[in-house]
Amino acid sequence: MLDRKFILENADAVKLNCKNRNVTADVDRFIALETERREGQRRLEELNQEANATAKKVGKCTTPEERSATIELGKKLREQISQLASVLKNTEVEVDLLQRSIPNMAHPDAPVGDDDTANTACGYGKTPLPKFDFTPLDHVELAKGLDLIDFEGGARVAGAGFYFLKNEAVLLELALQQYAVSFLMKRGFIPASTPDLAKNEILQGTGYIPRGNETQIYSIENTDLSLVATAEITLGGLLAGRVIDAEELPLKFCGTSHCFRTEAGAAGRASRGLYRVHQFTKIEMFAFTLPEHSEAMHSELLSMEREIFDNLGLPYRVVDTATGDLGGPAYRKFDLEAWMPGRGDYGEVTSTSNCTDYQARRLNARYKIKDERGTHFLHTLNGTAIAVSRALVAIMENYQRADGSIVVPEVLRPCVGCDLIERKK
RNA sequence: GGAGAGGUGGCAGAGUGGUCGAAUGCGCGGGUUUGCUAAACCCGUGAGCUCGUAAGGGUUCCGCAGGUUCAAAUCCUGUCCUCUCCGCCA
Repeated sequence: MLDRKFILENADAVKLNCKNRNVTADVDRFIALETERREGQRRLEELNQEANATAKKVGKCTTPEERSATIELGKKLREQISQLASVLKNTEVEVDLLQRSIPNMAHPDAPVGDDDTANTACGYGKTPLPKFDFTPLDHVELAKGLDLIDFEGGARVAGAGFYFLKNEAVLLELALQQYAVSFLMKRGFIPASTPDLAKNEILQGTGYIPRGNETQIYSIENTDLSLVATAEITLGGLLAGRVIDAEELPLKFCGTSHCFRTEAGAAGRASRGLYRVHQFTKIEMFAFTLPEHSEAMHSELLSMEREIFDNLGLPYRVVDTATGDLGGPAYRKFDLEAWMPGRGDYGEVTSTSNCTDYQARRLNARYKIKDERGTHFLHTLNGTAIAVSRALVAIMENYQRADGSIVVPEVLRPCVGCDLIERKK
């Protein structure tokens, strides 16, 4: 969330930003309530001061009359305090809700527009688009021929949107993870295998809404736990409520987790096969930085993604996400969209966001500079290294051959153990 | 899952109703002393919000959330976490 004082002092910019981001947030009501809350808070502190002074006096009273009169005064003050405090608490709850509904400010260079049609392509990968002298199949058909994915089995066991990977697809999944983790480890990222469940307060801190009609999140009945939608949640939560030394920054993690998404309201969108599923495995990058370093870190995360997909030999374009498509926490966001011959279009395979201090403020993740007073909010960034399901779509479709076999990308061969996935005789 | 013990400042560790934002030690910062370093000694040293140009003041915070009381680190309830022992288990 944004800093309250910042919103009060920059009301017009905040309102314009809401409009650009296509977010409805009642900034005016926030300002009115927050002003009221501050006033009330001040009065409460005055009353507290009086009550504290009164309580201290009791011990020093010399006569019983003086003593009981002082106690009476203390009682009255406490009554006033509890009355005011309960009013203030209600205001606080509403102010907090409004504050959370206001999105992060957007990078001045982010394209302005209402939705993803305003996104702009700002780069392409090294691999050229494949040229087929046959009609390419999509990954669902390819998988069928090679017995790589069992969608029917997944549906029987867990419902539509679940699947079994089989045979070489399992090796590909392992190889992709192995490749991404060792790639990032060599570049200073700390590998972490993270919990697949997290407390709802952590979900909220990272900007996810655990319950409600529109939620993307599966929650566990009778607990305050949810299945994570990404390791961004667990890695961001790692520093929630903590203060770390500035010398330790930047902190770069690559976390592996399973990701669970209800995909509520996503029916009808491009969602065939593995593209939009309820569960997948993902290697996620996450960084904590000083404010002045977050833009450079954002470039670094993007270049990690580009290198990985270049090394996998997959054609892609880089998309600069428009303000209306940024979501709540991102200051700026770049997506990699890989070419997917089966649908004859690009499809999102990674996404990297600079959330500046927006996420950290919610999480209360701070840093401290040695020998300086006070603390400051960290900047947080995240980026997909490999989302296995979507990477599989791109690999299968780009590396297919006329006979329905699939060439294994060179960098994955050591781990997969073969060059070609072909129909069993 | 059962039985105990405990969660206090950067760390260790006192504190069982008012004089406690909290002893003491370590660490850290500054200073005195001093060929240099060390030692010794002295001073300082948590965070949030808020008022103030500042100096400084107010307020909140002793895992978290409630409760009792004029007054809570201290008493009560719930909850989370950690440790030890037992049971179960990959």
